[in-house]
Formats: sequence, structure tokens, C-alpha cells
Amino acid sequence: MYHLIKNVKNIIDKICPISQKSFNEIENLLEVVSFKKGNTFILKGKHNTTEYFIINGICKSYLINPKGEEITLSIFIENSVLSPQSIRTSNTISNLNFKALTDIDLVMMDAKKFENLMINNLEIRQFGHRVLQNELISKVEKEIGLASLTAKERLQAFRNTYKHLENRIPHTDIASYLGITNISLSRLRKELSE
Amino acid sequence: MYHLIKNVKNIIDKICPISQKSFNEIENLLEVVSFKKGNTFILKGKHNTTEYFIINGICKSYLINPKGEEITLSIFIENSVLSPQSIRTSNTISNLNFKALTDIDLVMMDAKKFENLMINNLEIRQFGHRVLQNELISKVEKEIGLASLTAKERLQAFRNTYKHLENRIPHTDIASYLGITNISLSRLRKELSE
DNA sequence: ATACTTTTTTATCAATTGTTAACGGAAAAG
DNA sequence: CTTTTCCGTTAACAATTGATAAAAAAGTAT
Repeated sequence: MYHLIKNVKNIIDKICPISQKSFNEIENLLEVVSFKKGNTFILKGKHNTTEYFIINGICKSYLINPKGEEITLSIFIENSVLSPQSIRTSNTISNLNFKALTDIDLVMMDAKKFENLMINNLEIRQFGHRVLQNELISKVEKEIGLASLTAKERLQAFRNTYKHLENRIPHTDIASYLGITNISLSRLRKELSE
Repeated sequence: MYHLIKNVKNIIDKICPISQKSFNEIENLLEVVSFKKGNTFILKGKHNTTEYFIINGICKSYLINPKGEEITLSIFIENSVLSPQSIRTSNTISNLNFKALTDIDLVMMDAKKFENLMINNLEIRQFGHRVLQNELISKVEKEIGLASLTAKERLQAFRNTYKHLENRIPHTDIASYLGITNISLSRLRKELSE
């Protein structure tokens, strides 16, 4: 399992490079955990004080709408960071659900301990801020898409961002991410393939 | 103009109460500025290192879509905080535009100086984190609305959140916030009034 | 391999939303 | 006060998307 932790530095460096010295501080906090496909590993309303890196597989954040359907908010693929704990919780209670869409390997760390590293270490603080920024930027991009593109354009944009994802996870999850029904998604797939 | 600064503590306390001692640290950073209706006071692509409180009036954040139309992302009414600088900029360059929809009074402070206060003062740090959280929560709520509600339901939800706003700002701005055309908005307004 | 479940596609019809254009009224400019 | 411009409404038509149901395809388990 130790080799999974090795990937974390690469993930961090891709977002905002840090020195090996800074990484050593982080490395002490890391633990590996795996979940099977279909497992909801963060539950809305439950206590959560953990940050996550996703090393293998795909997961999503989602909420249940009034009709009881799962609404996909974000999709996370291997070699990235899940939404920061600080913005995904209120008083350590999770505002969102997270579910594994394939078997996944995660690396976890305690959010409070990481925050303390951020306070004392400029590089780590910059990395943390950068993760927050990226989170907001991707939300704004999605928001613009939903507000100003047609469903077909949104699917095309989705394909540019997440290549080959239609072959790896259920279309229902993609459809709700795009704000359409899975039937509409199927229609658009056909249209675009002609 | 000094009375405008007095409102800032109320705004902060509504989000996350802080002691008078902590507020005094913030108070030293504050400056008042006003803009006329229609003025775009933060420009995408331009340098910006400022945090803002809105004391009077209404403003919006927006982007220009490929068709050249303004897409309203968020609406800010008096007695609230604009999106934090850290998430609205990349390397101090703004990712968004902000425009006054009425005459507005803002209170500004330098984002870097405020960040330093956050590092050294727990109350201020908690306030700062709370602002970030709220920003994300409102984005997620909007996202869910766009992804799972009809336009009519979105308008109803909008009216619950922003009472009487349809009488204070142009419908075009509201329509693009809701992800519909202003013609559709007009139709829905009629439907709901019958 | 076979049966069983779930997912994806297809088809039909209905509802929603967009597009274009015209009209009326309110606000701004002269 | 009059003219002009901008904004909101309305109407007719087109395009998109949703709802429901059924068939085909793909996965899972036995």
C-alpha cells in the first residue's frame, strides 16, 4: 500500500509544487483506504474531518433531490484531490455524499492536522488555497455551462474535460451531472456519433 | 462615510460572531467606496487584491459567454460579503466581472492584510472559513437547482431567497441567473401570477 | 453457459423552453 | 414637454427536452 502514498506528492506538485521538506510534514499524516464500487464513503449529515486524495478509480459527490434522485455535483478521477473538508462540511458535519463509481484507492489525512501545517508552512498554505480556487473555478465553469449552453454543447464540453469517462462509469451519473435525463443523454450520444 | 464602516461588524457577526478586539484589527483595514448603477467595478483579467462588503444596493458577478451575453453567476444584496478574493482570482488576476445593478456603497479591505489577520487570529480565521463555506454552499444549491428543477421551480426558489428583487434589478440579470431567457422569465411571471 | 438483473437505446407523445418579431410603457436624453 | 431608447410583455412557431414504455445490450451471479 505504501506505493500509493508515493503518488500523493505528484498530485500535489501538479496543483502547486512543494519542496520535499514540506511534503515530509504531510507524509506523516497519510493513510490508505480502499472502497468497492457503489460504496458511499462520505454520508451527508455524518461527522467527517478528513481530506482525501484519489489514487485509483473514480468517485462522485452527490445529493438527493426532492424526487429522491441522486444529483451528481462533481466527478473525481484518479490523481486528484477531493473537495476540501472545510467547504464540504459545516461544523464537521458533511453537506454532501461521496460514492465510489468504480473500485477506488484513496489516501486520507486528518483535516485539522493539515490545517495546522497550512498555518505554519507557506508552501502548504499556497497548495491549500490553490485547491480551494480550483474547486470554485470548476464550479463556476459548470455553472456557466448549465446557464448558457445547450445539453449537446454541455456533453461536448464534458467529453473534452473527461475523456473516455462514458466507458468507465454509469451514464445515469453523467446525465445528472449534465442536468439532463439519461434518455436525453442517450439521444445526444447517438446524434453526435452520426 | 464612517457610519458605513459600523455596518461591517454586523455583517461579520451575522456570518460568524467575533469579539470587538478582533474587529478592531479588521477595522484598521477598511475603506469606503461607492459606484453608480451600471458600473463594472471588478473586471475579468485585471489585477485585484481587495475584499468587499456591500453596505447599500445590489451587485452581481458575471461572465461573458461565447455569444457575447452576460451570464449572471451570483447576486449580492446589501449587508453581505462579496466572494472572497482568493477564490475569485488566480495570481491576483480576476476570473470574474462584478457590476453594480443599483447605486452601491462598498467597504473594501486589502486581501493580503486580511489573510495575515486570519493566520494569527482564530476568530478571524473561522469567519474567513465560514465565508468560503457559504460561498460553496450557495453554489451547490444553485447547481442542484439548475440540474434538477424546472425553470418555474427555480424562479419560485429564487423568490424565496431574494424577496422583492424582481422590482429592484433588471429582469435580464435575473433570467440569466436562472439559466433562462428573459422572454421565458416573463412567461413564468405571468403563469405564477394567475 | 444460463438465468437474472441492471443499464442503455429506441420510439412516441407531451411539455417546456428558445427564437424572432411586434407592441406598449417607462425611463432617459434632449 | 417631446423624442428616443431601453425594457418587459405578448404571440406564433420551432427546437429541445422530458415522461413513459418497451426492446436490446451489457453485467452479475448461479
